[in-house]
Amino acid sequence: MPDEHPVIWARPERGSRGPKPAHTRDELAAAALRVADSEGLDAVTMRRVAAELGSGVTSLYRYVTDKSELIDLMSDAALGEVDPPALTGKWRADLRAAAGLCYDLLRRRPWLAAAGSSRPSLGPNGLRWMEYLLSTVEGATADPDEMLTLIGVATMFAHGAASMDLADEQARRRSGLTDEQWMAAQGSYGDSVLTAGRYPLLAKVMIEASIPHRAPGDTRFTVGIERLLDGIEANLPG
Amino acid sequence: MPDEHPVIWARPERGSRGPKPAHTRDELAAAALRVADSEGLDAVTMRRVAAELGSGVTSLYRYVTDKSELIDLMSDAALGEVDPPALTGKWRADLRAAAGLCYDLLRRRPWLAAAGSSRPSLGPNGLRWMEYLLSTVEGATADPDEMLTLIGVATMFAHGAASMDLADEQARRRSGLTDEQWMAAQGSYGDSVLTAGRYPLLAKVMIEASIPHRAPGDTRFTVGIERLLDGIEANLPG
DNA sequence: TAGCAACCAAGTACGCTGTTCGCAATTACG
DNA sequence: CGTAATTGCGAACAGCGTACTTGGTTGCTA
Repeated sequence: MPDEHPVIWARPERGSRGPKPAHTRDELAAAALRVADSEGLDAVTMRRVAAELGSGVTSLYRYVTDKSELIDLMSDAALGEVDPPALTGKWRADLRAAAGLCYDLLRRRPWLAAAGSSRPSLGPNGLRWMEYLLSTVEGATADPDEMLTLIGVATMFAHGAASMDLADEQARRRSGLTDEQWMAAQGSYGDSVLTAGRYPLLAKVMIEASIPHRAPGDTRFTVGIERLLDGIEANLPG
Repeated sequence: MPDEHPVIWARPERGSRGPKPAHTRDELAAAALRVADSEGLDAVTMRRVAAELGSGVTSLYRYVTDKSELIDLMSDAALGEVDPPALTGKWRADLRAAAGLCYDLLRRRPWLAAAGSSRPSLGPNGLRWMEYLLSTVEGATADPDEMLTLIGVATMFAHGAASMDLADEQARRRSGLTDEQWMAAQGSYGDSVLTAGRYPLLAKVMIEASIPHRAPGDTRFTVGIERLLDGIEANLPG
């Protein structure tokens, strides 16, 4: 074994000796993406992806050593579909736009959060994305550590907001209609929680809060990112 | 079928009619927690947990309708092990402490992020935690929407910071020693990335940044949370 | 006290998963 | 041309979650 490279991006897509492969890595990624988008991440099995490609199951292992590598391919391909806008030169607007792009991406493909949580995508599109992120904060600071912190804070905020919004959304979708009905469906438990007096604040907030009822989905992100940018700006040297 | 309740917390732990169960929900949770802590979340299988309890595999389904409910039990039990400190009355300090607790919890048990990502824990400990979170921001605002946003922003930040730190950590652990060696191990790929000139900022940052080399693990969180709190404070009405 | 409904533990089995192995076919280099 | 490398793929395997069934135990009720 001629010490293979550990990550897929370090391996050549195909050797120069054998017959030419029936598919490409991009086709694998596209097929897996199609399945994940339409049927969820759980439906992305080797057999399902192979069927989508019209190929044998174990043939996939000619392109990928592992299922996790297939997920890597998917993540990178998903990142490849977003094209960063031109920079305005004002770091605040650019960083906000980048965070918004990240947030939108995670809302559109909920499975991405679960998929990429294990390890970051270091494929070509991931690197391009990293470069773009760094370029947005280039005007804010020249210190590399500072730059990493800034883009780290922004992207982790986008991740958190997206996952929270998603959780809220499907919690509401889980049972059809209004929140009152949802609480009623919980029956004695929901009632006891809200009326037992053990959680007075929670009860008050659950009853009075309007966000889960009326506000558009991205309110939490839109409001929060502005505050975060305020905090960043206030702490910037110079 | 007398319309069973959908969530486990709404079901009584045991009926009053039959023989007394050999175990309790807490024992299930503790066993699963033990497995997850020592062998990772992937090792938490029904068979493994049953073996840990010294019980039959399918007996677990007397306590739990689903494996996901076992995960719910685990998440709630993990939350039960942290005890919130007494409030100081100053919301900024209290919210920072709460976020820190959340961050520490997720660092100590990395699997929690993956486990609880699907749906939030609404068990007794989860509710207690929610109540505590709300109490920290009670002094900052009285508007329920505002309160939810504040604790949401804080916890999502803790989640994001923990998962990013974890990713960094195990990326470094993946290959033994220094970052130079890691890059070298990537071989031609790492070199080409850094020297190709396609990603100049990324190359510069990778070479010059000191955070991944020397800084303690929680720097990103510690620095970031302060900025977030600044942003919150600056935007508070009154 | 007798009977019966409710409840528990456990074994068996099914369908699904990711993955290894072996084999035939195909291509490029010396 | 022959040899070595590479590809597609069917068969097979271990492990997973869990539905079903059987047999034993408990406690209310008549």
